[in-house]
Amino acid sequence: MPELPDVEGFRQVLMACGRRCVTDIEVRDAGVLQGVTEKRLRKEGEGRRLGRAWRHGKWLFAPTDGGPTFVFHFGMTGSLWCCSPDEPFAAHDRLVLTLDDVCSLRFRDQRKLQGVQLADDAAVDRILERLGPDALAVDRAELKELLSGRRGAVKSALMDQSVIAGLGNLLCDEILWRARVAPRTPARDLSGAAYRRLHVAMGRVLRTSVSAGCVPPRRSWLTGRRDDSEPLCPRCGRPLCSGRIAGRRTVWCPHCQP
DNA sequence: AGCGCAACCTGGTCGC
DNA sequence: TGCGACCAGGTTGCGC
Repeated sequence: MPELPDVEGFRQVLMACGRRCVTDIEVRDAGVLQGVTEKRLRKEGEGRRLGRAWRHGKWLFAPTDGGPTFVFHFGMTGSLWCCSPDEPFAAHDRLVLTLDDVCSLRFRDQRKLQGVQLADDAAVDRILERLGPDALAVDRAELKELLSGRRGAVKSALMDQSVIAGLGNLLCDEILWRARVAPRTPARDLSGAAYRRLHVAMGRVLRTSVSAGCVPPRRSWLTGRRDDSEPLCPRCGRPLCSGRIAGRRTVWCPHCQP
């Protein structure tokens, strides 16, 4: 589920907590800890004051003053919540940071496909060096530069976090549909006009989705139709196609995306 | 270089 | 009601 817009929403959750101190860490399921034990997480994390949270692609970083950074990745089912410490736990609340004894920051995740790390600066750098530029920061020339050397399907390239960070399956389908680009087109075969449309679509889809906190399932968007039993294109009304590209379910309109 | 696939996990749905 | 098969918006690592 969580793509760039969702993770940006989780960053806002963190920002709303402010620069509070981590007074307690409760590991309710150690299965979400990555590369850190509960013992070390508590030893190095408790007592730290949170700094300004930042995001790159689908990764969320919560640095602490003079200490390590809490690093969150939400996989397909993760989310971040802030509530009163009195609030009953949800079934999949895996990690709880209590902030100044007044906020309860909860990492919730059904499937535990990714999780939480505690990283020093070098470890943060190692994460970043595997990632391409954040999708929100890519301009038109850079988009073309990143993709145009690729022989593979444009959707595969857009999905590849080491090329551009932040786009997931829904966003890619939505952007390609808006730009009228067929998902299997080899990236290097795209025209300059197609790259222009792709960049415009990426910007618009991202900005709207960030405002909504997710890729909105509007009926006027592809995303709002893809789970229909017999989905129709919101633009031309013809049936949508569904198939597998890069191992992921892909929905497109064969008429609008020739 | 880039694709397909399995693996990591859990839970919902569908057909029998 | 139960059970297996299959599916789901993510990432990694492997083989080809």
